[in-house]
Amino acid sequence: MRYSKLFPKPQKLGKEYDSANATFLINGGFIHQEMAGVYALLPLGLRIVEKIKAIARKEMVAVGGQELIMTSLQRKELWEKTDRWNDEKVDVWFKSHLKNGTEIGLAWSHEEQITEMMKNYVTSYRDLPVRVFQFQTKLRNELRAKSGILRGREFLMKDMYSYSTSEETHTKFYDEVSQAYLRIFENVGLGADTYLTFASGGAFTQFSHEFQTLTDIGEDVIYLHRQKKIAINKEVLTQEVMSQLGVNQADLEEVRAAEVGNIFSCGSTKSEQLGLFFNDESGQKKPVILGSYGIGITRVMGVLVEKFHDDRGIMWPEQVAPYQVHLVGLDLHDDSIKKRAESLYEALVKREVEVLFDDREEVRAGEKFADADLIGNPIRLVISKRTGEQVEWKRRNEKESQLKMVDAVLSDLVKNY
RNA sequence: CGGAGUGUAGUUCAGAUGGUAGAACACACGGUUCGGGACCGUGAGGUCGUGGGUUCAAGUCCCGCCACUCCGACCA
Repeated sequence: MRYSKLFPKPQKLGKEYDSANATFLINGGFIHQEMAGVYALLPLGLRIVEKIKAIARKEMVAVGGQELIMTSLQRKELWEKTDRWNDEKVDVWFKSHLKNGTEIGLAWSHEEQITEMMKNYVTSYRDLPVRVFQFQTKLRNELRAKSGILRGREFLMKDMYSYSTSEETHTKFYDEVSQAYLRIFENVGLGADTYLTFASGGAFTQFSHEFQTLTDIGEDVIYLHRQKKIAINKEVLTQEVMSQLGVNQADLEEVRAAEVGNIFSCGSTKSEQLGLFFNDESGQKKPVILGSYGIGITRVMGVLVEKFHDDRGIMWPEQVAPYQVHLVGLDLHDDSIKKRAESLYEALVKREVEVLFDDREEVRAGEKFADADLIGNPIRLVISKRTGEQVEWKRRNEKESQLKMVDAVLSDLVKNY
């Protein structure tokens, strides 16, 4: 991608918002605020979201998930069956109505909808298990949006639902997803600070499990056991729970964290409410066992910025960075330097290295470096009159740069990715 | 949902007591610069959130509405 064509260009780091993620993502041109708590994904932001999605998708497919997309318009009757149409029970509803007056809801979750749909396709134990997932926009009428894209009214979520014939197959799958989730957070770069956290489980199981990433901007307070690599949400912390999990209060550390994912077992309650049953081998009618698994994709992007930035901008982990390489061409009014920069750019493109090439002739070095730091691609290459036949190589998270030959740059980049 | 605040140029903001609409940054053009967001000159850019009211006269005063920001509560 040529910087001269990039839409939109980052802005000079000016306005500060209520959080680092909002400040850098908005000034950097990754997202655009449409209204309070509602953000459009601009080209740079979309690239990151797509990378996070790809990482999540790979793991979901690996555990047997099949991708689909449900709708945002939902029937009222669906939610009345589980008593969640009521604004007293669910306070985040956006509701509207059709021309003929029929009331509809805008999807804040898809659990009811997918489960209801399953009635059309699941009648026998032979049809199970089924695991489906989607990346879908959730619409939630939050009383107050805050913390940039960490708590919005419209956001992208990866949600998966599992339908099993027995508690055993469900539990086995649940554990597989739990492991898959840890890999996902590892692979997006949050592994070191993301903890499997015991949280309230609702009616069916004692616990649900959250994936909490340590950050001061997080809304949750959790108690961390670093050695065991687990945590307990404050909402369920009791003496009984601690002894059950084999931990002492003395080993727990109180920290703030942001919930990036959660998984929970719903048992058969919802299936019974909605009427999702199957016939087992003996012809006996049984309710399907349901599990629900979510990851806040756009929230993950926000948490990444919270974790990985300095005062100049973002420092994306390689796996999710918009481009692997930020190539800065200086002194481009000199034809021979311009030729070298162009040929390196073409060589990188040819080798399918993701590269953003700052090809602007009229912009000075300082501004180009500032833009590179704000956007936060992991490797910065510079070609200028100072670099001679070589190329300056610097990582975003390091101070020192080094000069390398073009061939070495190319082979290092192709090797890495 | 309680409390507080703010809406004026693309952006951030200034415009006491009513009297012809301002700056900085950004932008366009010309010039000097050229490795960490340079500088000089010129220029373009506005239904002052919106509807009503008071007044000879409203960005400014009064009332309604809308939006945004922050604090709190909420976040199964």
